[in-house]
Amino acid sequence: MRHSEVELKECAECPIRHRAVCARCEEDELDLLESIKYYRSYSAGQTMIWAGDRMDFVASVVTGVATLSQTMEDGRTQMVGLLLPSDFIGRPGREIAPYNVTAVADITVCCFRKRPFENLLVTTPHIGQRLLEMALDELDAAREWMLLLGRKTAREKIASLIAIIARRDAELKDSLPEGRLCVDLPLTREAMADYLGLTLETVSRQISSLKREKIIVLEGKRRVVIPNLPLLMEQTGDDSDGGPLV
Amino acid sequence: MRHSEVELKECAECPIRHRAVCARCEEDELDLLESIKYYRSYSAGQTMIWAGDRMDFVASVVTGVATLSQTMEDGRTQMVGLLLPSDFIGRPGREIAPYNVTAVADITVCCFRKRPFENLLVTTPHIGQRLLEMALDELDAAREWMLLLGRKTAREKIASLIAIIARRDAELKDSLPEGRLCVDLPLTREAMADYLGLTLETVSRQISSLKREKIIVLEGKRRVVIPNLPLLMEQTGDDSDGGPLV
DNA sequence: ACGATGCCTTGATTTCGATCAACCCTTTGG
DNA sequence: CCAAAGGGTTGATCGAAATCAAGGCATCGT
Repeated sequence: MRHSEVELKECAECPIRHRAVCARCEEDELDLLESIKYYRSYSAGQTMIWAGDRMDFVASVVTGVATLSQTMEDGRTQMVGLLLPSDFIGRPGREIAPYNVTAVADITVCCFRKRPFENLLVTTPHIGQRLLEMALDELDAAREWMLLLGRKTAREKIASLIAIIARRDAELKDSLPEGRLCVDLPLTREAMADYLGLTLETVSRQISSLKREKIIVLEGKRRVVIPNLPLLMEQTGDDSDGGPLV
Repeated sequence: MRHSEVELKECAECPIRHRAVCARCEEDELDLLESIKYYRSYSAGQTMIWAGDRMDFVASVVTGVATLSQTMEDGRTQMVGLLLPSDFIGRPGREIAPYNVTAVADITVCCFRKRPFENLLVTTPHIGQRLLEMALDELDAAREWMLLLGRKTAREKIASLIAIIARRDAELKDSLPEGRLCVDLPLTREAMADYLGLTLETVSRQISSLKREKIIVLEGKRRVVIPNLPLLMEQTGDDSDGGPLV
């Protein structure tokens, strides 16, 4: 499991310093976190945590992508979250992991053992406050996803997924979504299907259909060019005016 | 809008004292909340808050039931939450309500104006801690629901809904689910459909089918008797062993 | 160099739940 | 007393997505 070990040491230079659970920390609070943190890396495809496992750490994604998923005993699976840089893994006060966490791209996470972290949570209000904010944002995202899963058509689901990744991509780069933009889908067709509550065949067909209608252009299998964002947005079924405020 | 105004005054006697956002508060913290709280009531069917409205208060459900829902412009709607006694409405740090909140039974809520509450959140860590806990629980519930919406069949959805209401009902009364138990569905067939991502006809058919197979017994339209809980659980598609740990 | 594997696409067919439609029962109100 | 409205059930038909099936195109390891 050798990796191109990126040398990460100083929180001050951390790429997620201002978005992760530590975002609101002052210098002295950050020192406390710095003293107990440690890094881990996983390669694409590896399962980081199995549902039912005992969890003795929590973590922030520093680089890479992971998914949160549930599986029924007959194999049906549903992704319930997409973890990107700055997202938080684990839950203070919970022993057992409720979901599988799988790296879909090589990933590096910044870990804290659970006990010390829980102690900090009590003594360092800025961490708890930020965690609350992040949990509420995730709750909003989960609820937006419930509408998608419960009521959208296959075509709307695909358009929504591309639009959401495009939007989130854009805000990571702090660039406003312009006329023409380009998105890397970090997921296989099967992973998309598991995220959208579809089969991989339906995902493939709908992507082909959007391509045929020139709403998206494929560069290879994973890269999507969106020549006309508003046109794509029309296919999502969402309110045209600004869309959901998440 | 006259109501059988239940006289609620003292937090100490409040039915949700130990489950709501105030659960962890000490006496002195409770006094602060008590001094700024006020009650509101709504009758069944009333919309309490419209998506897009400015929200200048947050609240806890004291008695009754409400739903959280999203609607697409063509009328498709998806419920994204069911609010029962002790559940929290609103989000500190958010101006605009993202969902409709509708009373499905007569409801009384304990309100706090947003600003004073946000101040307490900073000065009174026990409130923030409890709110974090509740947000994480809701996140778990939302994710369990995502699996249901994305991957379960109509029959499994209905069985899951009944099982979840039964379980939650039982834990409100602190009685372990025994052999034979009885559940009041607080929802119309249409509301169930909006919760489960189905049509009301499908809901009706699946309930009839479970009835025909003696897995449930109806007393009137809204009351369900479950003669054999494990048998019902088998129909939910969930892991038999204990089920989801929420 | 080659077969194996993983990922993707496309076609044919089936199926589950949506849709369209009729009707029942209860409550409500003039 | 009756009409209207709201909620529920059931039947017939339709259609979107699932399922079953075949094949394409890279990459990989030997």
